[in-house]
Amino acid sequence: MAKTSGYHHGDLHNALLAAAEALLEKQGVGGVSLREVAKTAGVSHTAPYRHFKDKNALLAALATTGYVRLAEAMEACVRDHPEDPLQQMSQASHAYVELAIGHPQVTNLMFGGVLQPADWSDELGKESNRAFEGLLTIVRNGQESGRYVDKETREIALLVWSTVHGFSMLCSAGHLHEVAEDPRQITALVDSMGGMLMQGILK
Amino acid sequence: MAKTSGYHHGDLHNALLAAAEALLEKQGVGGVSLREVAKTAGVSHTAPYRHFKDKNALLAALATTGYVRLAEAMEACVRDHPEDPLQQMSQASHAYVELAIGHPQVTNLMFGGVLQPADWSDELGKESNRAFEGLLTIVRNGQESGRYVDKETREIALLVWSTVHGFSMLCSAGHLHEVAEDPRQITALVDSMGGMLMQGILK
DNA sequence: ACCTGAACACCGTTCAAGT
DNA sequence: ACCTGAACACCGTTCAAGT
Repeated sequence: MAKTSGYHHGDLHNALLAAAEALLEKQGVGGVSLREVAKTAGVSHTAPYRHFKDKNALLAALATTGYVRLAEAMEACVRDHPEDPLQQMSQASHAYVELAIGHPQVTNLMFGGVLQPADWSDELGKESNRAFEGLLTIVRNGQESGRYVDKETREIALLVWSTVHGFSMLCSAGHLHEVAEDPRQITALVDSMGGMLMQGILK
Repeated sequence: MAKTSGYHHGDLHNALLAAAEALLEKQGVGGVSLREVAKTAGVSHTAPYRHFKDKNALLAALATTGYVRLAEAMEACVRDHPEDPLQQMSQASHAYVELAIGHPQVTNLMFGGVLQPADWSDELGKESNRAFEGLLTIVRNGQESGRYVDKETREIALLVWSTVHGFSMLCSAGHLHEVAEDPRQITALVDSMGGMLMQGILK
């Protein structure tokens, strides 16, 4: 299963990340302690310091995996519908919400402000930018096909990002537990809201 | 300044909340410890337990003050423009973003998932609902004036909430530090995005 | 290189005791 | 009623020491 090559573990780095993510999703960020993570991985409570500068660095690495997932999901939309920018956009919004619902606590960790900008690693920033660039590309594709309103690409992308992000955060933090519980309802809501966002709210 | 009536403090409850909010906004939620809050308020580290069940209860009370501010801001929009639902909506979006930027760490605490649903007090839920109801009213006013698209009030409100909320969270968590730093830029962005949201993105 | 155990400062929480 | 000090279990981090 694991490599178990070297002195003790072989791939302690990833084992720690996996243990931390499991703890995070089960208990929330408040339930993650470095000592518990180490115990789950089967090493002493100081071993993690060989792989991460401190606790925040581990959490930042966890958030980074979330940004990687998000960036790759955005890029997959372009690949899956190379000729249809509107389908790219639709898939992107569904993928964003799905990731937030599938990994709610990682989403909170990415965007919930527990990690302050000072804690962000270079890699986290890089992957976060890559995710936004993926969305920018999708908007740019729509503009180049002549389908979108004549506004700055960045502004349209920021509007879409804000909307999808806001909905995802409200879901992952539990604020929509009454209005939208099951996945079917959420899919329908995303479609309906996406339609309004594209067509506009005013008559 | 304070009441200093009773045995020691008179209004320790509010003194603790004020100390906690100051610590929170200065250091982020990770920098808030009950012992430090007590020290700042000038009492022993066990005194807070006379006023709050535990640390999460103090944080929940802090988040509740944020929801109160938000709910009152929403309700003020209706009062300030009794005959103009579109102005109500515009003011609401600006107020929401302003609160998030003015109290970024409280916003993170309200929506960032540190407080799990199990930690929510009844009062927090009540004020959170009141804030959303305020937004619902603004949307309903727009619908009754015949200006909005023929969709469920809840869905339009959820779309607007998601958009404004997403933008606010991206701001308060520091993810837009490059794209939008000064207040003037943010005001312009909110107007531009609000315009697109109302008119639609598609040609 | 990689890991450990002891140690330190700090934290949340409880509880018997003081006024 | 309101507050305190001692105590306990837990935590993040450092460091000398082990293989």
